[in-house]
Amino acid sequence: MSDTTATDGRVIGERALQTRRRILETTAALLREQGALDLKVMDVAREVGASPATFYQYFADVEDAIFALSAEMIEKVAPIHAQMAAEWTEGASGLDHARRLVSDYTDFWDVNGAVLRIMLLRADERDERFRQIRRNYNAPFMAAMVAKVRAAQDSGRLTTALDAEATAGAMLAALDRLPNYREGFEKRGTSREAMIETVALLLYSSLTGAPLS
Amino acid sequence: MSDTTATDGRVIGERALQTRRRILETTAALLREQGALDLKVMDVAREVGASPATFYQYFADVEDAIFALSAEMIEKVAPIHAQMAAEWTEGASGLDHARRLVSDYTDFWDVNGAVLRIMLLRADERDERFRQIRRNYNAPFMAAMVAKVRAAQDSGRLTTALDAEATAGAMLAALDRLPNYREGFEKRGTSREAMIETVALLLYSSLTGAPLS
DNA sequence: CTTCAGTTCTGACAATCCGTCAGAAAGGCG
DNA sequence: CGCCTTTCTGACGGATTGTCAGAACTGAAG
Repeated sequence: MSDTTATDGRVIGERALQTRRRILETTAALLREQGALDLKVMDVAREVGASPATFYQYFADVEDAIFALSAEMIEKVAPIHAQMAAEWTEGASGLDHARRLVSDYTDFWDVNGAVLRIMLLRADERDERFRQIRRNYNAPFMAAMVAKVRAAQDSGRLTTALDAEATAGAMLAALDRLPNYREGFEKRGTSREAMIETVALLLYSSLTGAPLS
Repeated sequence: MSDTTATDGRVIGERALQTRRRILETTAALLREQGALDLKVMDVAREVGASPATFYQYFADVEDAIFALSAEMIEKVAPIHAQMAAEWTEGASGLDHARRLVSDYTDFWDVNGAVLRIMLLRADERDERFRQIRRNYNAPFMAAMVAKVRAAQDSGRLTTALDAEATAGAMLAALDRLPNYREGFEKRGTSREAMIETVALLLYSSLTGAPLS
């Protein structure tokens, strides 16, 4: 069931798997270089050194290849989830854990941003396939943060005027968009470290009720 | 200088202006319906009821039309900027002002999201033209928020461990991404009002140092 | 080494889209 | 109505899309 298949449905062998992977890596590379809006099947095929027909053997179109890359993001981000889950269970030293999360996740965006942007775009554009991926991609982050908020609210440290899901979503939004602004920030004197420290503080404060003063 | 021109550079008259506008509106409508990735010049031309050649008289390609739509976002968002500038000068009743900003800006996203998403995408993908638009679009928000943060820091109500620009950016990120999650939130019981209240609280707290407990 | 069956890849094709002309249509003015 | 300017389009060469039938490759069996 988790076997990789061609567009005609047949399960593919070792050689085909390598071709499929070359196509995916090339798609990701071109996505980084030239963006998604005018990325053609022809571009990928030429770069791979294969016939366009080969591309269509594995993917319906470029978006379908980006979808496959998006699906892989779920596994790729798993270590960050795991780290977070491990650290956030104990109640202590939350700020350091927030710093690590923000730092690791910013690095993750620096590597995988080109794919993540299209995953979010297509999900925002209401494509159900991509929404499913986005949900699975976000769920562990959301669950961990929502739990933190609820715990802080239950113990009276954080106001119940905050909606737990919306609070988690707002922090995830910051994590997902700020890496895209880093270049502009650095041009105006805000270093990567300052950005990470700031987001970590905001995250920590929002999830625990710790004051920002 | 601010006259609208065709692709060959000539200044266009009344009839052509209307054609150009019909093309822009149609592009925006199709963008809402089917997203940006497979929006063809042909689709727009057919829907407008004109020859593709007419489209190319005004725009180099679909992305160029979206660029024009993005540029218009700057004027369209100006009332929100103005409202914010007017309210945020006085120091009082900040939370209500935050609520209004979040509510108005969420409405703005609901109407213009399809264009805003591509504007942000192309800027994130390092396209200088779109970056320029994004900068102008964001600048008033950023300026107002940065000023708030600095003022709160100067009066000792907000920790100087926060970078003012990064703080403003994080809040802007929440404003720009949360409308895209609203549908999912509502399915799980978080209403639009709860979302707005939450973001307003987070915004108010981050900009002023007001505690969340 | 040769044959053979299954797998993978590709050349070639019709259909569509791209982008550009020269010239047709529409509109205004004397 | 003629004339000029602006605007629009049919038609074209070129490129991309998506689909075949069959060619090339692979490994295993004889």
